[in-house]
Amino acid sequence: MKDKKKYTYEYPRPALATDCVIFGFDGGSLKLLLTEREKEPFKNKWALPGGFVHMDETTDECAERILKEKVGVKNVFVEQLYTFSETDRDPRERVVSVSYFALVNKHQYELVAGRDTLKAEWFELADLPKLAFDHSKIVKMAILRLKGKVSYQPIGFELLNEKFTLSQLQSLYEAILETSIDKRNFRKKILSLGILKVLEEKEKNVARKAAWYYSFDKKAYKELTQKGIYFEI
Amino acid sequence: MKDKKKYTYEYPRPALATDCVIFGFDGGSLKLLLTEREKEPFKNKWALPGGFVHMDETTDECAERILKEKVGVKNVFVEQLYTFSETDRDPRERVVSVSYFALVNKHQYELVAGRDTLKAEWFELADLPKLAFDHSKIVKMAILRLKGKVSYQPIGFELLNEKFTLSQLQSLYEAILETSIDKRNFRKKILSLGILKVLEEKEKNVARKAAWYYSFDKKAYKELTQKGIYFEI
DNA sequence: ACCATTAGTGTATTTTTTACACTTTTTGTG
DNA sequence: CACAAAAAGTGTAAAAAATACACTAATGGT
Repeated sequence: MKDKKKYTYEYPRPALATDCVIFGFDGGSLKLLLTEREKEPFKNKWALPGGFVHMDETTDECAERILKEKVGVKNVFVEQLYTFSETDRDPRERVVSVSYFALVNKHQYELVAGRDTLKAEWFELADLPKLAFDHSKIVKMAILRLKGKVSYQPIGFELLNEKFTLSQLQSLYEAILETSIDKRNFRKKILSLGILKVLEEKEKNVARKAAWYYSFDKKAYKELTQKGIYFEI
Repeated sequence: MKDKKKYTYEYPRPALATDCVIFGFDGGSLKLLLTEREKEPFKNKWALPGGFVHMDETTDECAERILKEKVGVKNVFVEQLYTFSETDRDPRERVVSVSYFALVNKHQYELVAGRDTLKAEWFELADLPKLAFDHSKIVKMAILRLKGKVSYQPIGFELLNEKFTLSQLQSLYEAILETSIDKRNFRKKILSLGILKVLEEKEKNVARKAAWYYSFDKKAYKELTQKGIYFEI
């Protein structure tokens, strides 16, 4: 035991970790991806996927690594959320957590996940279990951030497939903002931004009028924001 | 030297520090409070006031301590900005910095500062010296945050005296947003929010029509936001 | 054939934002 | 003491944006 401890410093240091709040959308409601803890403390409790920051990686890189290694997702939208530093947030010793929030397309995720990842499960945002550590607090902040951000940055698209219908997009906004939006006004607004392109493809095998698919036009969005024009829904 | 190093861990840990971006306003333009470094690295260069996080304090508390000890300001608006974790951001060893931004009433500050604080100076935002470490990057982000935040949260008031005229408030907004605002429209808008109260006091000894003093009505603001109504300028 | 279901569309009203100019008050100066 | 200088304070009309609202079109299932 003593032998293991080999990194020595002049002053005490907190451990530094990263925790990830991972949002997904299944067409109806927002979900959160949680992992079951394998060890004490909080063994068998649900928690945000997280881990300690390595000496050769930034916290951003650490978050990406956790997303990939622990839950099998990569190339997704990740953004730093907040740093939590309450001295007693981990019962073992002091751990400061730089938290991140990620937006994942649930369908893509289901293809990648599985292998040597942790036991992970999607939970309804409205029906979360009690979480380990201060993770409920972190989730709360992430939800606020997502709500705030979604109306002035096109991050919502990260939660959908590359092609999507306007109704799907509207459902997503309604789920995030917890409100209902008038269909005509929504379409008017979102199309007027000029950041969507209609594809030459409709839904198939639906027992109703098929909807056109759209995709997010990243180039148009970049031009828009570079000109200093704010996106707002 | 060896004797000094007495804190030992199983895995290596970055040092954890806090840096503060402190904004002030003098009626005309926005300023930033910088301290001169007393030691290497970057000895005698200008830098953000900062320091290492103690084991018994949160990063918030650390930021407050730095504001108080190093530059002599207290009871000011402080908010976490972002955590910077590039592995090479400090040439000595790995230091992760949780940065904060603070808004200070320059007049109040001038009363408190001085004693056993560091050499500190206000700099024009438009005319900053080259800064130590990655502090320029931190400042850039703080400016963006301030600009973004000022139009939907009444943080601007923190930079003014408790009583202020509408013209002073407008100048502040113009300085932060780097734009000019129509006087009548500004007054209409800001008064319609119902978060200002007119005092029964005017300016004195000014060679023009004296302006009424106003103060920020925290109670009204709280009620407003608790009802879920967004403040926006 | 028809039923159920959701896609897709336009207009009128209200609210918000913008643009714009003159009078009032006070001090300092000649 | 008249007048100049300086910024305070004030209203309205026009334009733009947000909102409220209801029917027809297309498709697969029964």
